[in-house]
Amino acid sequence: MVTLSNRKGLMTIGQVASLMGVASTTLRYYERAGILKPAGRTPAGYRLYDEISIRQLEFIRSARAVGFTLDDTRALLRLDDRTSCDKVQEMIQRRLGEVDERLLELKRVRSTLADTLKRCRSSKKGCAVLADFGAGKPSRRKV
Amino acid sequence: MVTLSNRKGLMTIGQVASLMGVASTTLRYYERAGILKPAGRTPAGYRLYDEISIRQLEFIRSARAVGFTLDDTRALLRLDDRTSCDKVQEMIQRRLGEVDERLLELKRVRSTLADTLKRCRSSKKGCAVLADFGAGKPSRRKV
DNA sequence: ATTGACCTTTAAGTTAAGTATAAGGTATAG
DNA sequence: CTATACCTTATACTTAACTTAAAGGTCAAT
Repeated sequence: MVTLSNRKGLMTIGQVASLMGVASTTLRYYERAGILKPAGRTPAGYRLYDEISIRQLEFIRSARAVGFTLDDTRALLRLDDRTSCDKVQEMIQRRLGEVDERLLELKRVRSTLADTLKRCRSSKKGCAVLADFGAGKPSRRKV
Repeated sequence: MVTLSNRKGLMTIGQVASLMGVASTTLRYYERAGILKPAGRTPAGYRLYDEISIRQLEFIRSARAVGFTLDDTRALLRLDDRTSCDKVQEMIQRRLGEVDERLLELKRVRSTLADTLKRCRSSKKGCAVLADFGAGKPSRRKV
């Protein structure tokens, strides 16, 4: 059974949706939001997606998962030919800065959790550990 | 001028707000949402926050910044004495898993960006680089 | 004792990011 | 040729996380 699209690696919205674990409606929403447009359409108007769409979708989902808004994500993606090379580099630099900041925050959260876990494990008398959960930088005096 | 609170390291909502760069209304909202309650109140009902509140607020903001919902964040914080030690450890483990996954996604986003930047820099003839933005794992065939 | 900056509560409004619903067209299997 | 599983659009609804607005109480200084 040869469906609409699977000649030439093109996929319908439903195929992309189930492959990538997002709702078809979300993909339509992404198109409306100007963030991911299909590679083309069938004569009947069915959306068709290709490999590039898939990679972009992966990027979008990752960016979303780590806390970027769709607006941010659009900006991350829309570094297109209209943008001058200098401008592009500048934008990417700025975004890299943001990402690195986010990495730091995430590591901070991680170490707080790991720390709590360690204290929890080492405490003999129950988990009296957690009253002051969030302590991770103990040398903090005089706000 | 000795304000309401700064005896004993307690701070009013506005002081916390300006110190931490969040709106006072957000702090009230956090209390309503059961995610951060003040250390106490003045006789007149003013909220008072202490060092622990501050550390928790830092944690909350970090968690939010990296994409955890307030619900997630509440769960991350509310590992309290009612929770058995085993249960606590299990929860933290699960959360650590989530955090690590998020770290991976973030690194993926980062490397896509860095990659794009590098290609952009090395391309002599303008930025023709970006048509297939999102390519970062070039050895991907046959979805 | 009044001013002005702060605090209180309750309730309503906003924005982002989807989800759902309705009414209908299309492709393929039997 | 019809069932059914998928697709289309347009519009409306939902949820999370704040934000704003309204009406009023409190505190330190003048």
